[in-house]
Amino acid sequence: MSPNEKIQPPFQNRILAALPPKDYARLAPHLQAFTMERGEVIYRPNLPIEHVYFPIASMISVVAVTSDGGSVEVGVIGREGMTGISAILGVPRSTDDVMVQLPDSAVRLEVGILLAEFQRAGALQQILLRYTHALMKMVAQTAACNRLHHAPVRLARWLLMCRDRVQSNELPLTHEFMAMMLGIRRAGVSEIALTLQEKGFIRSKRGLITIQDKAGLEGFVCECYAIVKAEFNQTDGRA
Amino acid sequence: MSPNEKIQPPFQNRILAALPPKDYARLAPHLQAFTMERGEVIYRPNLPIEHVYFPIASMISVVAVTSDGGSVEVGVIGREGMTGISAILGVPRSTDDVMVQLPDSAVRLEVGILLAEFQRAGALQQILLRYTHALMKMVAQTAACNRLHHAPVRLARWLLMCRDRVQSNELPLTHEFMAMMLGIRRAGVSEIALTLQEKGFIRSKRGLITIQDKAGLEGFVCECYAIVKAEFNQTDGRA
DNA sequence: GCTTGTCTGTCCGGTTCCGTACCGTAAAAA
DNA sequence: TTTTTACGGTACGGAACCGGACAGACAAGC
Repeated sequence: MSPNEKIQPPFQNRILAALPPKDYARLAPHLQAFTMERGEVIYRPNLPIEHVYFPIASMISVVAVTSDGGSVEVGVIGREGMTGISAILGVPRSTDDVMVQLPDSAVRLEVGILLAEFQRAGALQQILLRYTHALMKMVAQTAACNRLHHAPVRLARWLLMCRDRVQSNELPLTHEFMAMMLGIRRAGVSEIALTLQEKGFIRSKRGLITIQDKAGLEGFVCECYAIVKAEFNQTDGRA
Repeated sequence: MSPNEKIQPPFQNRILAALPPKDYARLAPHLQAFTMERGEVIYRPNLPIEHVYFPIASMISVVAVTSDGGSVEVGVIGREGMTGISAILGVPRSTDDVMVQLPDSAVRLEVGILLAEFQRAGALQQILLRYTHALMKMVAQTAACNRLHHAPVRLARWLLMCRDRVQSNELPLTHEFMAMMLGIRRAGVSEIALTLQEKGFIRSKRGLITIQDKAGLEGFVCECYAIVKAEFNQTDGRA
C-alpha cells in the first residue's frame, strides 16, 4: 500500500460524495489516495484502528476466523461505505480480520480527523450512523443466509455483491478465496462454479470470474441480496 | 403488555444503571415499567419504532424470517442492552422481527425522548454507541457460528446466553421455539437436548430447560460464546 | 373423570456438504 | 526452455441435517 497524490472530488465513494462542500472541505486536506493490493490486511483483531478507508472501486471483506481454522466473511465494504466503523462507536480497535478482496483505489483518513468531524454532529455523523445501520442489517442478513440458504445461492449472491461494489463484470477471484469467504470447501466452490457456468450466468477462468448474465444471477439468488441492497440505497438517500 | 408503576433505580438494566445521576434524572419521568409476555412481538419489519425497551430480567430476540418460512435469531437483547438501536442510527423503523423470548420485566421509553437525550452528546450517546458496537460484534459472530459450528454447540451457546440475560437456570422454552431461533428442525432440538441431558448439562422437561452444569456447558460451547461475552463486558466498562 | 391440544421422543429415506485425496493444466519462476 | 508452484476439476465415503411422519406423554379445560 502506498500513498498517491491527493484525490479530487467528486469521489466515487458514496459517503464522501454525500458530504456538503463545507464538511468535505474540512476533511479534504487529510484525505490520501491509495492503491490497495489483493489480499492486503487492513485490520487485525484487537489491534488499534489508525486509519479508516473509503473504497472507490475496491472491495474489502470483514472476515471472522475461528481457532480451528474455519473462516467466513461477515461483511463487505465497497464504494458505499467505510472500513473501521467501530471507531465512531467509541472502540478504535478492530474485532475481526479486515482484508482487501478486490484491489483498486481507495481514500484513507486518520482516525483522529474522522472523529473530530464526527463529533461536530453534522452531516458526517448522520451519514455514518445511517451507514452503521445498513451495515448491521447486512451482517444480520448474512447470519440468516448462512444458516438458511444453500451454497450455490450464497455464492451467486456474493458475486453480485462484488459486482455492485467494483462495478465490473470481471472479478479476479480464485476458488480458494471464495471458499474462505463463504465458509465452504474449495472443491465445493469449483463444483458450484461449474453449474453456474452451465446455466450461462458466469465464466470461470483461472483466477478470474466473469459475470455474463447479471439478470440470470439476480433471478437465481435468494431474497437476501435485494434486502441488503435496498437498505444501502435507503441509507444513501436513493430510496 | 401493560404499564406498571414507575420503577426506581438502581436498575438492573446495565445501560440505565451506567447513566450518571443527572442524565438519568432527565429520562426518569418518562420511563415506564412493563411486564412482557412470552412470544409478544415488539417490532415488525418496516414498521416504525415508537418505544425502545430496556430489559431487566427478560430476553428479547431479533429474528430474521425468510419468505420460504425459515427463521433464525440474529441477535439477543437482555439486561445488557436496549431494543430498537436503529432509532439512534437515524432509522426509526425495524428491519426485523423482534419478539419476547423469555418474559419478565422491562422498562420502556418513547423514541423521541431517547433521541433528545442521545443528541445531547453526553453519557447516553457514548454508552449507546458502544453498545451498538458490541451488538454488531454479536451479530457478526452469529453469522460465523451459523456457518462454521454444528447444531449441538450452537444450542449450548444459546442456552448460556439465555442464562446470562435472565440470570436464572430455569428457562421456560419449548423445543419448537429453540428450533426457530437456531434455524433447525424441532426434532433436531429434541435429539440434541437429549444428548446434552445425557452429559448432565441440562434437564429438559416439557416447556422448561434447566441448566444443571453451567461449567460443563461452557466447556462444551464454541469460542463464540466467550468472544461475544467479552465484547459486552468491555462495552460495559467491566473489562 | 374425559377430552383436547400441545409438547416431546423416535424413525426413515434423502440431500447437502464435508474431509481428503489425486491429477491435469495454466501460470510463474528459474 | 525447464522447473516449480498455484489453481481447478473430479471422485468417494461419511457426517450432519432435512422433511415428514407418527405415537406417546403431559397439561389444561370441560
